[in-house]
Amino acid sequence: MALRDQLKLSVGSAYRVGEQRGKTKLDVRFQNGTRQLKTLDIAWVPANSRKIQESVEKVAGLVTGGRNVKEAYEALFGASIPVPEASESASALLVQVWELFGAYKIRKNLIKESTWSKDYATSGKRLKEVSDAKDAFDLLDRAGDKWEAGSRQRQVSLQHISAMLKWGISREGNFVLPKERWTPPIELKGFYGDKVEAKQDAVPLQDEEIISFLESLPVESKHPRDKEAAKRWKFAFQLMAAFGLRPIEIKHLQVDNGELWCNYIKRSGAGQTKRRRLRCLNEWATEWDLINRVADDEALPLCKVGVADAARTYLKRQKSWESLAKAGKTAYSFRHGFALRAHQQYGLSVRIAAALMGHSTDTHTRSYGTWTDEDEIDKALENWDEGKLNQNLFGNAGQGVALPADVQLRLQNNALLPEDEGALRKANLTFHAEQCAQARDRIQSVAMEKQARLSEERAKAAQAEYKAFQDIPLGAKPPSPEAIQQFREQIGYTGKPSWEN
DNA sequence: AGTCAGTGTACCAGCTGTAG
DNA sequence: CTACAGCTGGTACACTGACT
Repeated sequence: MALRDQLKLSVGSAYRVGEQRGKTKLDVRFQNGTRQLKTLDIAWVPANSRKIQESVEKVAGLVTGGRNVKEAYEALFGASIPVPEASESASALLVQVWELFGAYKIRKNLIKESTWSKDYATSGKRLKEVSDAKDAFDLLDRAGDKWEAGSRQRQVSLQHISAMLKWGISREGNFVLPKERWTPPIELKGFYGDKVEAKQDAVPLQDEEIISFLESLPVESKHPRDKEAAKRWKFAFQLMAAFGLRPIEIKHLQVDNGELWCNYIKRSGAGQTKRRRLRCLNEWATEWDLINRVADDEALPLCKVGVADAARTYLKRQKSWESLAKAGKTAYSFRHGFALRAHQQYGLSVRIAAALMGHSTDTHTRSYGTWTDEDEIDKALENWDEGKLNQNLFGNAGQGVALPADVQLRLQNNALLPEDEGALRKANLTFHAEQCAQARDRIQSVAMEKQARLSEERAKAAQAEYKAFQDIPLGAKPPSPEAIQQFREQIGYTGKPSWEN
């Protein structure tokens, strides 16, 4: 049953569901061998599978947070615990505490006032709508309903509200909230839900697209106003494309002894980025004379709000941008194009590319991982398809112990998993078992190969990183294959770029 | 003189990406 | 996990040169 598979993924195999007198029974197995069961007030029918899944996930969140199964269920769905009669309306109290909480955070310099009035406002608004909740779990449960499961906003708002509750029951908050009723769960995971669809990948601009777009800008317009705007924006986009800048960064450039530096510091919750030296990988910096133009303070767009904001408006109004916009490109795509160039044309390691772009390797892999790992994925898929192909050719007749239903289903759908090997052997389906074993070995070896490569890369890149920064060739022409090879040896990069595979 | 289209600017609300 | 900047999609208004 798809529901069970789903639950296995989201909460683990310790949580099992089944039927009990027409209702859903939840059976939780703990590490010490004990079990706890609870019959949920949900009919055991396929139509309820979503509801069952959500309920189990929420219960699991609370159990992880230290409650037993029964308590967790009742806290969430309020069977036997009577709703406490608040002496003063919870609604007014929570809203008051929310304001106090905000004032405290601002006073203690924990957040900027702008963050309170912008980001927290969304959460505060939602809090007011559901502030008649009977306790912390109910409050968070209902507050989250407004947004899609797994969405970023749902996470953020629940975090805000939970933080407010935590503050309210603490000394800092003068214990304004009664602990028994308003203690938030230790883990919010169960309230977030699972994301339905993955986010879109970053869409890079190809080199040719950048060049033809820049050429299309009306720098010779008859209208002096349009001409001036086009000249300024062209310069801005050239900078973003050549050096992989964030739009906002064009406002923080400085030339030091002929080197271009970006002084922009991106602040965030737990840290900030560093000032970095900018490098152009291809001939654009010299062809467009960018460093001298920055040194001469050539005019950039004014952008009184944000550069990306202004750029978006400008781009939207360019005819030649239309088709690019349709392909999902944004002002950031100039920067993404830089990343693409670094990997596909120059075969730079993730570490070096990330350093050039001024973010962590983690962030880099998250945004651009699909371009760097494509070859591994392809390899794995190829092997897997080969296994399925054999099954198609040889059918699935066999005798022996009956197959578990799920394995049988997968066999019929030609979607066997490596772990089905044992069951298939018992059923005398040796051919298919063999296929599973082979597929597993291949997947493992691909993974091991990748692991080994990554750690080797990391060690070498760490040693070479400093040197690499000094030595990146800034030739006026695209580098020859020999030059690329030489450069890669120089920085100790041994991995093959994806196009050579 | 009046109208139109293109541009810059500002603002809003809600959502998303990124840092470590 | 949390703070902050950016993105999306929208509205509004002033200004300017071109056109009628």
